[in-house]
Amino acid sequence: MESPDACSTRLCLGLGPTSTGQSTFQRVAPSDRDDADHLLLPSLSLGLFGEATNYQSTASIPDRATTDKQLSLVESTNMHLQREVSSIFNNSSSGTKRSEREPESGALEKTAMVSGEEEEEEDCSSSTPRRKKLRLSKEQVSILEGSFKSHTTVNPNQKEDLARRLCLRPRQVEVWFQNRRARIKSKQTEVECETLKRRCETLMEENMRLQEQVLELKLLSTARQAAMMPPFLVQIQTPFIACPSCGKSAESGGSFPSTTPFSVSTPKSGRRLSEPSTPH
DNA sequence: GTAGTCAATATGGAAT
DNA sequence: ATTCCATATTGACTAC
Repeated sequence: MESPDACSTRLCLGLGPTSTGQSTFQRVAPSDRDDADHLLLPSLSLGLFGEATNYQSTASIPDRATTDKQLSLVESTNMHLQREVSSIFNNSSSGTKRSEREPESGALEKTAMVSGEEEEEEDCSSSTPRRKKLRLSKEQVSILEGSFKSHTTVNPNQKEDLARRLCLRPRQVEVWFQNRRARIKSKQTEVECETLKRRCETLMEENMRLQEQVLELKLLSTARQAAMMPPFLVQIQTPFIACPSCGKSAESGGSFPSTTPFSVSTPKSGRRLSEPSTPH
């Protein structure tokens, strides 16, 4: 907030840590990693995001450079090979165990290489096999996305099932879902942050405007008191507000709005200052 | 060269 | 103790 008086009109937007005290910002860019920790989510929750925003923003998978016919041909061949490899693996593995997380052999890392990559020969002579970039095929991603839309987490059965269908390891399915949830959260946070920023700006403007109004009114009030006004107007402390038709009084500062047709008159004289347009 | 993306890995906390 | 999940980070890759 720019001015310490900014809250005098009770239009304040608090920006601070979340109730959990945990920063929910994801890193935006690698260069921002070190700075991200002190960024805190504004404490105002607007609840603008429904399920619909969850998936669509990130649902489009970046297109591979040239998705030509060759690619699909290679992919189908690749899928066939993957099935073989996967079936061998599945036969030797027993479900989702902790041991799954251990680094896999280089051969299995190649399960879903895109065209070109899969033709690269693994350097077997190298004692430290470098991690190869694995890309899930369009078909695999599509199926995973479809599954994700119906449930954002997978139980062991679903995981096994998907792994079988996609010729992946269950661990890969699990990781995909984890990363997918992280991506959604990151996107959501980004959108949320933008919305809050805009809301904050709007409230700041409104706050400033109201402060100006308050100032104007104060000046006006001071000017009136300073001026030599007729005693019956100057001495009004608690205006006596009367219904023009029946003459009954109403509480000053009461329930009717400032645009009320009631007139304000002095308690002593009871004289109307203006004629009402409509009685109540 | 570099920023961005994404699969994979590491780690810690919660739940069982 | 084990499993699951969130989160941070790494490393390969792509697009510009």
